[in-house]
Amino acid sequence: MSRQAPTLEDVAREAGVSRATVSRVVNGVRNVDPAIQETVREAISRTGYAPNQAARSLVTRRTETVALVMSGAGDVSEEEQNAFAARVLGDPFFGRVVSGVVGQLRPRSMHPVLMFAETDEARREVVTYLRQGSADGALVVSTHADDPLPALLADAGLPAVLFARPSRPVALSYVDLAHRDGGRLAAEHLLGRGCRRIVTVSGPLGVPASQERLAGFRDTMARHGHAYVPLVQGGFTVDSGMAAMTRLLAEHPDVDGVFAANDLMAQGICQVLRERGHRVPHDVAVVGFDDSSVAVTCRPPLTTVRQPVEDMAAAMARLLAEHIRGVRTEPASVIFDPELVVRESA
Amino acid sequence: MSRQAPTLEDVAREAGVSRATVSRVVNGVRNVDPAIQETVREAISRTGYAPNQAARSLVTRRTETVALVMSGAGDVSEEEQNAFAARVLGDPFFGRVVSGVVGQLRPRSMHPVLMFAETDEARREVVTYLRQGSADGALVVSTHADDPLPALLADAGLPAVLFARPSRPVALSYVDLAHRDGGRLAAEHLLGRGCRRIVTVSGPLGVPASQERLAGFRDTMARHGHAYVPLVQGGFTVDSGMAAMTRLLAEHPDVDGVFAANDLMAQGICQVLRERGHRVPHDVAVVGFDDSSVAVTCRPPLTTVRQPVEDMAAAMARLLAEHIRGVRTEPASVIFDPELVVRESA
DNA sequence: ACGCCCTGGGAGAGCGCTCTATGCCGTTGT
DNA sequence: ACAACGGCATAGAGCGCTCTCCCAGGGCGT
Repeated sequence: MSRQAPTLEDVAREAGVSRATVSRVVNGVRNVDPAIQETVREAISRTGYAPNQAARSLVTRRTETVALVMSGAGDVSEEEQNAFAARVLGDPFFGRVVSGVVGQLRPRSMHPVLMFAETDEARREVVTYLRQGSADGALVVSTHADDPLPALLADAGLPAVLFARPSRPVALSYVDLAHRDGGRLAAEHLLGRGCRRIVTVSGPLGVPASQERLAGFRDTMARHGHAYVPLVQGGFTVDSGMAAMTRLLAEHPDVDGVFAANDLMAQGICQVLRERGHRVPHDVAVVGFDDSSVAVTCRPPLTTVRQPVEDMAAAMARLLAEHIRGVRTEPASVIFDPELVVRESA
Repeated sequence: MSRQAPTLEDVAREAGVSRATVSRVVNGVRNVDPAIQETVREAISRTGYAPNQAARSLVTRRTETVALVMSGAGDVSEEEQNAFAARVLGDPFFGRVVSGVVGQLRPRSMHPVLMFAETDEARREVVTYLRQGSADGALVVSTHADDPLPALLADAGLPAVLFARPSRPVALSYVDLAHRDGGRLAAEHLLGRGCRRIVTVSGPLGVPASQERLAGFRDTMARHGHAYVPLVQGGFTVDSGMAAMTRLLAEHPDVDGVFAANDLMAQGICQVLRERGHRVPHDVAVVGFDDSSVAVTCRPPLTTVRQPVEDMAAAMARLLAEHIRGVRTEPASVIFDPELVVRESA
């Protein structure tokens, strides 16, 4: 640590002007004589001045920081806390969110601080963190439908934007996908390929997104005469996909099409199918959901319903920035359209 | 937004004591009468007081925040900036680092702010961020050997801890793995299994870790009479592993053992081998490196050299906390030992 | 009984910045 | 020529907190 860092005062003395003038130059406020501006700039680089963020925040009441919260539901046992972070981080979904958020925050000189809120305790900490003014607002990605965090945030009157519509209405902005349309796209593609013995592996049915994907899928199937589609509920993981497919195969060995509610499960499904001697897509066509990185890595590469996560995350950051600046006061929602990406699995 | 947030002053008035006393209670400083402590606590919860972090930081010169920087080398074109973040986030390695860091930071009530520094511009911003006092120190994970960020940080006298020893010496603490031993473990295992026509796919040879893994591997092979081991350089990605294996197979169709410098490449290698009709591990044994999540997901599950990334990241956070607190002033290094994890691929 | 120490609490001086109110000029209108 | 005006810079009042004195009072030793 070098000795005392230079302050505005030091720069002002060096440049022979007042603190206020230096402040104006630093913040790019008009009404400063160009000649003086130059003098000040020189003094700044000569002293190596860097404005103290704490002092600035104290008066502006802004930190240019937002909390990026991955929130789970209910209480989790002590030991599982780290597991939660690990699980979330392991999902390619997370990286896409961060990537989209960072892309928007950066040009605004804002920074994301990462938080995991899988217990009530942790959720209280998030609220406190914001109430302390450590961050200007929160971007919340919930892994469970009945996450209590959004309500806590709304009650505290803190700026926040959610990924996905909350199951209980909350006065916060959110960004979401037209999941129902996604389910429809999957069904249409499978039917269009000529599949007739179609089954599906849904996500956890407590999650609204899972319900919607399934509903859109079923409605479309029904409209084409398939009143009943065998279903097994999965958990959005590779393992759960494998387990689900194993069960479905036992009851419906002649299956020729599968709709998986996400790519991770689709991957597990492909693996099980291959091990059981079914060729994908020749014998069984598989459609995933998300178009995450595994869709490309998977053998065969997955035909999947694209969810533009990066764009959605970017929209979240944009909305939050507007709320923070006070440009937007009422909650808003932005719904994105899914898109079918055809690769080899179907 | 609720109206004006309560301040220390408000709580003091409510409790009928001075600001200083409330501050003492909030910060858990000794020498406060239990009865008064109780009164103050009540006043705090009645007013819903939350200390203002900016004001606190202004005087303590601490933010309880650290920058978690993923840094690349040299300059990257504008368009590639987002790609950099996406690439880093896509690697399972990243999640493990975050998970380990968060695990240590949390009990200390510290928070990580995520930064990507793939251009000189971005690196300057990181330094400025720290000089402004927005964060107390930095945890740096470089993706390239000649990353200039560590030197910038050291020159500015900012607390920082690196993942992996920098290629040019820098006066900063770092955490690393005994990569050489890892290479040795892989060689011994392959030889112990009876493999005799062994090849290897290294990481980028500009990276010290790649060199070391390779050196340890080669030395051990040499010591057992294998003076020459065919080598192709990879790029730590699945694709590069596939490409490398394709080339090796062309020149050495009778290969019976492969050492890959990381799991991602090992996965690509297994894929190519399978597609070419070689059974793993029956015909060809494959050993990876890292023991990342793909080691388990891969078919077959990978025998690999475990790098305890979470523990290493935790050690980084611990070292940084010590530097920040001033408990530790001299740079230190912590070297972890690799461990062979035997699964099915070898 | 007196002085001393030790504990618990208060007063007040900043920390470094922003921003409003104010003042100084040179210029313009009449 | 004088008032009015507008551009530029300064003075100074906080923002909310911590922390160093300092002081009051009670217990104890001699």
